[in-house]
Amino acid sequence: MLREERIQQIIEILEDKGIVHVNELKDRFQVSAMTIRRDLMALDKRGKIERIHGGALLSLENQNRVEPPIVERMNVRAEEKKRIAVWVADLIEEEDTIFLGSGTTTLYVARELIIRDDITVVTNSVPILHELANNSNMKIITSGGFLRRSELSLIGAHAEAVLENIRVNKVIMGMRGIHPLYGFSCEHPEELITDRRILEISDDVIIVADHTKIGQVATNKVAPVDSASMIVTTQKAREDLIRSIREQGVEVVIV
Amino acid sequence: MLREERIQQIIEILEDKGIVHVNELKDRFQVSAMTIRRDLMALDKRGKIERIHGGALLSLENQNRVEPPIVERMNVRAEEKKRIAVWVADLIEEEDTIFLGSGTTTLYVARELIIRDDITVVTNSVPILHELANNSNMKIITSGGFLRRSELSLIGAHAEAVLENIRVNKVIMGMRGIHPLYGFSCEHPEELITDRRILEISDDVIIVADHTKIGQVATNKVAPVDSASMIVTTQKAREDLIRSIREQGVEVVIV
DNA sequence: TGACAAACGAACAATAATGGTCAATAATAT
DNA sequence: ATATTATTGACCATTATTGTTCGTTTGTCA
Repeated sequence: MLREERIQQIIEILEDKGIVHVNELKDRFQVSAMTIRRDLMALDKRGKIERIHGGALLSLENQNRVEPPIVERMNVRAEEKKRIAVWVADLIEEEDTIFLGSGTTTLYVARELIIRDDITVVTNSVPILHELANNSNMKIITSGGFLRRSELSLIGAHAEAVLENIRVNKVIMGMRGIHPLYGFSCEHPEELITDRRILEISDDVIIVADHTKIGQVATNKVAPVDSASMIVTTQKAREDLIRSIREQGVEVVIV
Repeated sequence: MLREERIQQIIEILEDKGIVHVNELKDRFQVSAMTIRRDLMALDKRGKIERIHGGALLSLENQNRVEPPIVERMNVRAEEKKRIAVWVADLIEEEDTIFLGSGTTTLYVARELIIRDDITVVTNSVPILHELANNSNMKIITSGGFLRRSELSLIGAHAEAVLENIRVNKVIMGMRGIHPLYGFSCEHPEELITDRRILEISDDVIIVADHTKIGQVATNKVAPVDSASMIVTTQKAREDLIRSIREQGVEVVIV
């Protein structure tokens, strides 16, 4: 039996029983207690379990198994996204109510806002909801809706119905494609209506997007660029495009 | 038996009975009185109990606080909850659309359903949403709404608006109090309307609740017991109450 | 109130569990 | 084939848990 195999089985036993004893596992796997302890140390380090004298408990934040695409994107251009997030977080004023859209950059923004307990966040992103629910004290409102797995976002008629009755000081969202001529665009037609609705719930729309999104055109046009009031992006964005967007009255910030 | 295991069980006994005696615990766990005293000291230090001469009471905080935050309830009576969950999961048919309410028992139900990709789940529970979003492939719809932190549930006008346009084959939810005379009850008035709305979205309402909930009456009456079609609970539930509930035409299953 | 039994907790000792280190072995890379 | 790395068991000083003893405190009842 491989170590990792044994470790997986320990988790399964834990999920079944909630608690395990070192001695019980030692007998079950026919290895020394030291080996079991090392397995438990490893699981503890991964945050899967809580160690106790003589065994271990299932950790409450036990999120294992497959993670969808969005998680894989978290580490892509993380530096840039974080820089954008820090800058945008600074725009949020006291008592603001803001909307945070789905996507990785907005998740970074959410993390910058965790310490703020005077604001209200509206979101249709499951990771943002989860993160803020567990780690912050601000007021949180979620648009309901169908779960879109690749983005872990909530979209569709139910989401739109909720957004119809919500108005916020600022909208902060990402966009798949940003182009001076073809406007904002997204990949999936299902997101179209929801994204358009989101653009309508505030007069102050801030689009966050690293430089690779500038000049991109995705399949579905959401709205012209001047439906945003500000675009926050990073260096290396094509200057002619930036200039052209600015000419349409949209403030473009490069961080 | 490990120390931590014993300590957890002491809490469960306390939640059942409200008071424990050192001597009773000493006999039950077959350890010295000193050991029990040390356990009680530890629980006191954690703020879970009030020590009294000869035993301990549930801490005032724990008594008044209707229910501890959902994260702390996860491992309490896990065995019972899992048994309920397995039984209820078996009721779900192919292509069913079901609603899963907030609470720990329903979270266990969700976990039993992870392998099912032919069903649709509607939920107002953030942990269920997060868990199913990351680990399953079924269709998922979320009621939006305000985040209620102690339950990590979504409630309020926005949630109700979404639920107004949803109908499901089965509703599976927990209840804080279940009493033949006083019906179903919950602790927070904010949950009242949302809970009532949930009861209306299906003709088949299954209430899941471990035995400690049977006979409990919380502050806010949600509905009479016959608004459910089935209650799934565990042994040790008071038999006279069960009989009385059955007489009102509600199927009561004891697993 | 005062006497008394029960409960308490500090201190000590015995036992069990822990985790750092080292050496042996197995798996993997060069 | 050899070097390198990962895994494992053994040893052992350290720490956690438990039971015992004993002087002190608490609650009860006459």
